[in-house]
Amino acid sequence: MAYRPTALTRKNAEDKRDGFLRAARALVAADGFKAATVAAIAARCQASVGSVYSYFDGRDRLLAEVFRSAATHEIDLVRLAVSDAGLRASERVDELVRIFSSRALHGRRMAWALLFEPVSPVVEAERLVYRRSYTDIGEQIIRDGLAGGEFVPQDPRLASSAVMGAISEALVGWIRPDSPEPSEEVQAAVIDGIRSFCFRALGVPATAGSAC
Amino acid sequence: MAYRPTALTRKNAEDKRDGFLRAARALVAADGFKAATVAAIAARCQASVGSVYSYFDGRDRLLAEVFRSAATHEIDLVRLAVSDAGLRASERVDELVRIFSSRALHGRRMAWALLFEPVSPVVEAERLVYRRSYTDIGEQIIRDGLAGGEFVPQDPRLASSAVMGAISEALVGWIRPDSPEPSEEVQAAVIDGIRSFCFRALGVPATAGSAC
DNA sequence: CGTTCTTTTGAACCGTGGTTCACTTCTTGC
DNA sequence: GCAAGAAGTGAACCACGGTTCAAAAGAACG
Repeated sequence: MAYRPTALTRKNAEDKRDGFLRAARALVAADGFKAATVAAIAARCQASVGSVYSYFDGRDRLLAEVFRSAATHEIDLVRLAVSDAGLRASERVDELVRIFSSRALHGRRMAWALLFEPVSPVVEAERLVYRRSYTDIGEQIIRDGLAGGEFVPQDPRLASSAVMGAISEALVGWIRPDSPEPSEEVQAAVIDGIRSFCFRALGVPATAGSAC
Repeated sequence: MAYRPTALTRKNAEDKRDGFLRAARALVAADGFKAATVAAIAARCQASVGSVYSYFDGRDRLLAEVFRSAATHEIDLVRLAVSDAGLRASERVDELVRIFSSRALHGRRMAWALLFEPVSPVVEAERLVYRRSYTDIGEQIIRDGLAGGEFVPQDPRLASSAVMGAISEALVGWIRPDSPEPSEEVQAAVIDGIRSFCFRALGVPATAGSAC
């Protein structure tokens, strides 16, 4: 008996693992998942390719973890903004649209990676739960709004999907990797347009009195 | 001088080229682009792998051509339905939603391939123009509807993107490769839900008198 | 220090599917 | 038939990045 893993050792291991995750995340944020090659991740940590494999089961798993942590962070922000009690359903939709859109427009590369970039099936599975989370959040808000008579009667699941699709598609032109960065004014206009679109779709009466 | 390409020869060559395209298209329709390997295409024509390369510059180009022809066909159907004079803008939106959705739901694999399946950048470029075509069609309808006072004032470009996004996202759950085929009733309900959603978003007054 | 176990290293390996090309097999016109 | 060139063949080739693993370096403890 001679060697024994110690507290420091374990701490170092955790730090190293975390370092790989951070490195991968940074690479994804800068140039998407395809830029996060095992070699690039290792290099960024001044480590060898092989060492990555003593902390992760493989590249896919590592990237799935990166995806999950980044996606969870985004979801949490939206959930927080949306769960504010004392907010009407339409205001919660407003929060959802605003937070989601402005974060996407400010972290364009990461947003594109999370929403659209083709990756391995393992990561794709994570994306499925990520998208579902948003749809679930939207669905709940719509149910609440329906119950409170704020929205026009409709299938909340379908409506939520459609809302998320509308948001994504309205944004995709602005966050596509080769597209130029939109100015703050344009961003504000886009977000406002999306919000109005969604409000109308859900049947929220126009703020300044409807054309009634 | 001895050999000379003749009319028959040229006809045969055209037929052969066409055969490769049809084979590839059938493979895509059955199992997506990833199933359309050069080997599979050649096999389906009882030809050799190499012969494919005497008719096409490479697999990407071949698939791009398949994409373009399939996509053009879809677009043409929509454009036809939508260009009917004497139709109100809202009716044209209705046609757009119906044709697009029902074709997607009936040719699910192909729809998924055209709309979502990750393929090479060359094909992705085709997809960009395909999506843009739909957005252009929608934008024109919305402009007309705006001019005729049928829709609530809004940015037609953004609205069209959002509409297409709403349709796609509402459908994607039903056309995903591993999802079960929805019954005709479900399909009808989905299409109807999408239509209502888009109508509300555009500001079309409800058919049976608004809540005014 | 020496022993023992852990961690790191990075060049070699591998799987996949598109692509090539020397060779064979037609096709045409004399 | 036969020469000349087109078309077809498919095994070998290649590119690419993830993955492995035997050897080297490092860490803990007596």
